[in-house]
Amino acid sequence: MHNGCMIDPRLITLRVFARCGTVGATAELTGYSPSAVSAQLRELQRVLGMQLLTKDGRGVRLTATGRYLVAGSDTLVAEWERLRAAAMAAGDQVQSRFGLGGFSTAAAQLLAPLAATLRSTRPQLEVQVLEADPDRCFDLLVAERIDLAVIVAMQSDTYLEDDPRFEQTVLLDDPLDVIIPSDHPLASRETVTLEELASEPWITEAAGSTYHSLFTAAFTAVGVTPRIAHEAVEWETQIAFVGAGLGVGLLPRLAPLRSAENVVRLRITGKGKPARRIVAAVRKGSLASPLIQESLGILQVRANRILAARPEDDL
Amino acid sequence: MHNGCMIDPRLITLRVFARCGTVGATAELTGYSPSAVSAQLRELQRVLGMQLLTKDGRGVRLTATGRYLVAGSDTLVAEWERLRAAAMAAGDQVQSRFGLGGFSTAAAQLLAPLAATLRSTRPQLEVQVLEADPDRCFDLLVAERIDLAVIVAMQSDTYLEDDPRFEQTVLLDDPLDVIIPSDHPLASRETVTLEELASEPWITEAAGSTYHSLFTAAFTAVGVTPRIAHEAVEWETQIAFVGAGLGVGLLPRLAPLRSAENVVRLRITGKGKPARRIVAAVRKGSLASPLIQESLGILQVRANRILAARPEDDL
DNA sequence: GATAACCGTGCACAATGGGTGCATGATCGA
DNA sequence: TCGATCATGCACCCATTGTGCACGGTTATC
Repeated sequence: MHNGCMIDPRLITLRVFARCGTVGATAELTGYSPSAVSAQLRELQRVLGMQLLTKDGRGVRLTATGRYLVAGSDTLVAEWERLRAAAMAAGDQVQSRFGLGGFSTAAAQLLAPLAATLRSTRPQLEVQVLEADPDRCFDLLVAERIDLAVIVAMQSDTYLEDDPRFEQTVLLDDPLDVIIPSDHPLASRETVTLEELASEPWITEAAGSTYHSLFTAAFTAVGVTPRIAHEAVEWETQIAFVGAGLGVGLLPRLAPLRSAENVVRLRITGKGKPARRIVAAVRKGSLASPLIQESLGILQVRANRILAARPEDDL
Repeated sequence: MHNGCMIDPRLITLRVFARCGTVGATAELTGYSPSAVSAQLRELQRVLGMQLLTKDGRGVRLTATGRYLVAGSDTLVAEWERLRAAAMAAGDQVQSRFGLGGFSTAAAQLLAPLAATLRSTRPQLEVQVLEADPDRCFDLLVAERIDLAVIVAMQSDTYLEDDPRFEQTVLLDDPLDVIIPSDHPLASRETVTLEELASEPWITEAAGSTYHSLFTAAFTAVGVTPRIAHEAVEWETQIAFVGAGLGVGLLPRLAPLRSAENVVRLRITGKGKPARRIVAAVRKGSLASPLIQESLGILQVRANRILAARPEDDL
């Protein structure tokens, strides 16, 4: 959250703009109104004596100077985060506000317990959780709306291993299970291999999504080409499709099956064991912050507990 | 001048406080009122969630966390200066305000011409010159009141070769001349050695000052111990003392003799050729700024011209 | 080629933040 | 003990800054 950042908020706004490209989106992300963002950027140019923006069609675009400034500000922001974190650690203190972000499954399984734990151990800490897709999580990190995000690695196209703005920590590899109708011949099995399901009609996400890539990667690993019958966006939809007998699908271990009576979940064995990697992302430099460290520890414990709850599937 | 700095002004205030130690002095340096400084520091602690200050007698003192934060902020400020300078250079632009500081002789001989040149070449640039002793110049640099200072090296006790806050450039070595009464036996000479004046009554600054150190250093170089008859602070006073026949003294080449009729200035030859080193100091990171570069160039030209105007004394 | 949707910006107005000046309390030196 | 010095709290005030709405310009759609 925009909590004690010593960098001029207008520069932060510029950084957000550099990410999303439009004033309107910047306003939505930062919580300002569009006119405020416009005024801020204008004021920033005035006070810096630089031309940072140019009109471009019906929008505005960063100039070369603007891009240079934004790129260079990465180290500045990281340096401040590092300093704050170190000072916090040195003074044995934590900030008063803490913003968390993550996609739905992570929010439910990881962020909610984390928030609850922090709430009890640090009663005077304001914890806010924002559900958002990974891409938006990075936006929110840049906008200083959140301080820690739980995302699926490589889900975001803007995600880079060595992005100068972020640092990541692997929390766990969440294996994908198979969900099949309960009246399916294999429904009574404990585990199944992808080869056994090669001829089934598959339900997956649209091509281009992260899970679709995981999907194809898993099947190419075992050398078969699945037939994609249907597409769904939400897990719930996909589960409903499977329940309706439209086909079979993949469901992350962390995603709950809930009350889907006519759907069973099977572990995958064999070569192709698809999994999604769940990582925690923070602004670069903030990794040393006591609160971040504590949160990562809690998340790690939680992740390990999740993994340990199903020890049999790793064999 | 506090001109488009992207670092929170409250942190700058804290940095100034770290230098001078009292709220009142911080207020004077930053241009705020004491209550404003007090409120800023309190607000800073609140928003950062750190205790930075402790009561200490009738004043306040930095805590360990505070000192840590201030020390770490050096790189942050330097990083911003570097970024601004680079962006300015990349965009071929300069800031709109420019603050200069220096001690009296430098202000007259170097800063005034620099300000005049900048005023003509960049009409829309606000140039402000502040006369201040070197120590205060560093304060003003930290407080972002000025951007460039011309000082005598090692005059300030806070001056460090590798201070993480400043960068320096040698402008010139200003030789010290001898001033003697015009009715002195040596008054008709062009040059003189210190040995020849060893037995004269000397007029100098009080022990502990920079010029006093230069004074003693010069005489220890030639192996004689001068007799200090009188002490003066201002050059004008010292000249008046010499004119009154009270003794002889040292006067920097840059300091004008003006209308002192009964005083003559002689160059010093031989081993002990005392000189004061005049350097330009800027905030670390700002050296790449176009305006700083241009200013340093102008100062260097001016310094070379001063040296060239008296070419005979270097032999 | 007209119309609609979208994007950014300017303007009037309001509210919050932040600074000043003065008074007060506390501590140290004479 | 008295005065000087320092920081701080408080009332007031001003300036910055954000909002809401309207407008102009540009692109897409039919």
